[in-house]
Amino acid sequence: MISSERLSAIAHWSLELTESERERARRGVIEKSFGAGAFICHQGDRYDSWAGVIEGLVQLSTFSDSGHTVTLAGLAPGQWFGEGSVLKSEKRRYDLIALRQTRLALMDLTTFFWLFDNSVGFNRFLVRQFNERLSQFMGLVEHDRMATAPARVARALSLLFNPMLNPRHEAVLAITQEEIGQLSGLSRQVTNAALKTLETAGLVQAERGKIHLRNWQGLKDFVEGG
DNA sequence: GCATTAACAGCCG
DNA sequence: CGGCTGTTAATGC
Repeated sequence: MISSERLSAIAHWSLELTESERERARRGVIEKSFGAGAFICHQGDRYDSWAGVIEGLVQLSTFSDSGHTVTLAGLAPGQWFGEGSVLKSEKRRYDLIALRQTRLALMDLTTFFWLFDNSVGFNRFLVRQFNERLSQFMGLVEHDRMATAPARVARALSLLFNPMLNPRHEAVLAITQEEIGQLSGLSRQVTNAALKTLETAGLVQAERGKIHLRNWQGLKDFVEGG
């Protein structure tokens, strides 16, 4: 279990809960760390908790029929995930990998389902989350095939910065070009060149190990525009 | 062509 | 020093 203050700091959705709901939630959450490169869970595992990223970076990926990995999303601090598999109580459909030293908050299923059954605020959050995910994945299929390198980098970054999923969003994200490449499915060299393009367009600003967001809407538009 | 790996120098914490 | 970045050269689909 964690403190009420801690919950507020790492789970923006908790602010929508009533006092008693928040109390219930904090008692069902623990924290756990993962080393760089560690599998948080493999495709096919049964999952026993809902999770949020406290610090670090998580890659959500799967294997294409041709055998190489396809990254579906990157998860930055403040983002919560796994509600789909939890609600359907099915096996995980994706691999979750810690791209670097990562700390997660884990909520047990009893607590999750109690909130699901009792909290209006929690359900509002879940609906928004599903809505957002839906639009993300709808655009993904054709995008991965045809998109240019800068567009793919723009997509990875826009998801990480996504203020709907991550209202704690800060204008700066701690991520290396190597990691952006892993999330975009590109080499570091190409990622570097793509970032230059996005910088020139005034959408982001690269710094050593950091990306500053300058124009989030512009970043999203860049994804669509190819 | 465009992306990938390999290699290397420069930089910064 | 070690990790990140910017660039170039050689190679592959």
